[in-house]
Amino acid sequence: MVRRTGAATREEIHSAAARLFRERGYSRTSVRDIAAAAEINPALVIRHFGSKELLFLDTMRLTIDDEPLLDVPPAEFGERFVERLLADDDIRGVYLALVRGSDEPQIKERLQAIHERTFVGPLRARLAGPDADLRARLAAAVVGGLLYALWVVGDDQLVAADPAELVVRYGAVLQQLITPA
Amino acid sequence: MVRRTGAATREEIHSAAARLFRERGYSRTSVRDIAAAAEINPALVIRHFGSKELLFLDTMRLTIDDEPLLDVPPAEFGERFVERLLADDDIRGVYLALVRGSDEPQIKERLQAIHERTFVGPLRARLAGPDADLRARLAAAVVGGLLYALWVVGDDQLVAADPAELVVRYGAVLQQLITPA
DNA sequence: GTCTATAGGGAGATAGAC
DNA sequence: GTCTATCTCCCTATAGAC
Repeated sequence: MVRRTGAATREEIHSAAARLFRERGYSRTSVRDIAAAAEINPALVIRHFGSKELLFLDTMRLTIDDEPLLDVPPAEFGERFVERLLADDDIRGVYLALVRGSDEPQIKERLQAIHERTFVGPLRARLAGPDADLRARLAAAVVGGLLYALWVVGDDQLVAADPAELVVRYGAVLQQLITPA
Repeated sequence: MVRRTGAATREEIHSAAARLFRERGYSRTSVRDIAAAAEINPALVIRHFGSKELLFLDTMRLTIDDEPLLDVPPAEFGERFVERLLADDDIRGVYLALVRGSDEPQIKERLQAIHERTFVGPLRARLAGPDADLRARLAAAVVGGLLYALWVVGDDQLVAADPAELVVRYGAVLQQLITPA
């Protein structure tokens, strides 16, 4: 194998860690596991990222592409939002890992930040009125509930259901919340 | 102090463990912590319950009182269900601990069982039609979303909101899902 | 930049005296 | 039934050679 540069090693560690944290969660993934998957030495993991927790937080980022949602007609927003959530593989892994690791204060903070930016923010941008903030937060709770049921609980019937049907039904629930009463 | 009998010691261990697991979660609560809180020896924890995981599962039970929901008029069911969830302190602690511990397979199984019995079951009992099961599962996801936003994420604005308003607004969302379209 | 070797701590669980 | 003492394992993180 070609000798790796420091940057390449760092990238391999990051990539292996991102995968393992998503699959097994924070507490069940050890620094040794990451090193083995990246085929490097455990000491390098710490040298490059400082600590296991810093590495974890570094892998738990979501870059949501908001563009497709900007042009959606207001009446279709609920469905399109649910559709996007189910289509994005990264959301599943990141949310699962953050939720399960959230008894660590720093991880809970990150979960709050991502919940706010990824769910509450886009929903509130679609709302008006004096109680827009509260309604956006309730809608974000509904959104989180779908991810919770599918990926945290792992409701087999929902996982096996036709995604298109979930989009239609669950999108309608969301739509009710963002449509002015 | 009066010398405790075996049964009393077992009860003290169980009580201390139930409290600590609800407050700190599974992975951040050690057998030694439980023993210290119960003012007994760490060896007794294992002797009485076999292992930390078995003790955890023994403390993670929910005894939901279904009675008050049986007589609720169908049109009010959504609100009354949400009201009951928010009023029950035990639900918060049990769900938080189970969700956060759910990367352990046995804990995830318990979460599935409680989700099924506590949320899906009562909701499905209120539904009819060919797709009653799917609609009940979507409604259960919505229910779980409220707990998720309040207790897992800890959305400060929702936690600080007037519970009565949450009952009205979120209950309406739930009601839409259990009312035949 | 990468490695070997190990420090240093904490965990769950057990053996056996009383 | 309860205790003291300890075993064994695995963890994160570090020191220092190359």
